[in-house]
Amino acid sequence: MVKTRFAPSPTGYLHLGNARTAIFSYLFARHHGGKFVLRIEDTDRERSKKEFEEMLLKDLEWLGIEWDEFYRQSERFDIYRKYVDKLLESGHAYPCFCTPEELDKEREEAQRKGVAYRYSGKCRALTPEEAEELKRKGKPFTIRFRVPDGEEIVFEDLVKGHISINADDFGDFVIVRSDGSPTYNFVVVVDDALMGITHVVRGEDHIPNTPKQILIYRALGFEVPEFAHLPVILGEDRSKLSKRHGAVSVMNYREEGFLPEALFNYLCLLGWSPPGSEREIFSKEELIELFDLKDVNSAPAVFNREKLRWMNGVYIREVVSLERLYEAILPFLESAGYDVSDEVYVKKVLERTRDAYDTFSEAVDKLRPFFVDDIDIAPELWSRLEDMRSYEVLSAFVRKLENRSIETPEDVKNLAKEIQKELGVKPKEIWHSLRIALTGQLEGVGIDVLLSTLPKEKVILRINKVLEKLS
RNA sequence: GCCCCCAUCGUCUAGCCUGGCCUAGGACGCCGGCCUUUCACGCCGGAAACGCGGGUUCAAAUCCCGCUGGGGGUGCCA
Repeated sequence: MVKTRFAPSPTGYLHLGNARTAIFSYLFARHHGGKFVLRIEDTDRERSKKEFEEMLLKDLEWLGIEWDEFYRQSERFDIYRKYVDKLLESGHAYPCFCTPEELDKEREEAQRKGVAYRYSGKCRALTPEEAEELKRKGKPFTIRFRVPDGEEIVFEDLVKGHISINADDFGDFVIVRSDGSPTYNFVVVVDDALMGITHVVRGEDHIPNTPKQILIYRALGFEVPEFAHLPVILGEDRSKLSKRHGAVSVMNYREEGFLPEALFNYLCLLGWSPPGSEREIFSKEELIELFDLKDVNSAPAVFNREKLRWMNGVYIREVVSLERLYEAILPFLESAGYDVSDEVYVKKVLERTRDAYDTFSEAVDKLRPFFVDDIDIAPELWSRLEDMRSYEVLSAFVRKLENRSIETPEDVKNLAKEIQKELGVKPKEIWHSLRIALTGQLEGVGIDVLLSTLPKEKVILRINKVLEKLS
């Protein structure tokens, strides 16, 4: 059975690149009817934070990625210890007493000579007795994995294809720090093996780690899994997407009012496209059905916020149900201070204005006239009202409104038509007068929609207020 | 520096494996038009790409080599 995992370290918010990795890993498992594991990689005590872990979980849930098993590496140190001992016993690992300063020197030396840095292997030759002696003296030490000389390590990556790296390029690496905590390259192997991970799906920044891990799999007698290294996501300037590119965490998009369905869909299309189809809008179920790692592009992709925006708009106006839209947008309207107690009214507004915005924070802006009665009219818009025959138009409107019921946008259009005929004004004068009087803006939602949805008393009140000032 | 990976419109991509159907298709964005008595939505049209140089072949976006460019890695981070 296929089993994949997503293994973030809780050192920051869920990044878009990691989110896409999680999605692809999840999709691949589900596509094959397999299991998906979430594992928190918190072996680095310094940088791991509980609050980041909580955010990670929240964002994953929000995106609709559900996991079958959950682990935290900090709770598994005993297990790792056991496997370290195994490697020590079999001679695949040895204690190293070199200090960070000595190692820095070696690195500088290599840099100067223009060769790839690798640990000198100074402590390799230590006899067990010498090592014991140093330990007794309280000298701090790390444990290193013994890398076989000159070995060419090859693997077939599911995305990148054939990859070959020589062991001489890296040399003996640390698997246990001097504080006794195990390092990433070691625990990842123990965990993936013990958890039965069949396909390791992760970012391509892990390619250089893969040969090291393969060596550990072998030393421990574990079966080596399949690997799939996904290209990274780039910012507009083609460098790896990072904080300096602005909004790059899932949280940013959640807070700005994007739908998780849309973000999920967009992220899938970054580096993947369904074979033989030009469609772009897919539900999660369809993606599970269609997704395969072999269709993932091996070149890095640039994140395009504008396209995500467009897709979110498509979801808002065409894909999600009114019920879903209501549920998702409500917190935004509430925190803007709008009165949303009348559910029927709110839904009526939403139903009629779905084509007016692409995100919820934009919706808060565009929908203000439906919820807030204080209309601020800027001086330059006042002069526009004065330039037009606004007074005549608006008073005619109020007069007609008084003994008539307005239910639909059509009703408003008919009313406007009558006034146009009676007063002989230009259509634009009518609409612009109404727009400024009712919203204080020059653009926004359709005035026919606003006027037919807003309670009549409020319309009359707003217009009268303007008429007073105009006279 | 050294190691690894990658290369089609500004961006995401189809086509590449299995050369001819490619006058290179779709999408975002951009430009123009239509619809519209307002604002949007929608619809129609347009500009826009095979990085460069060598091969192989009757034929190359597709196969091979080199160059250039981009990305990643080079930790007692993950």
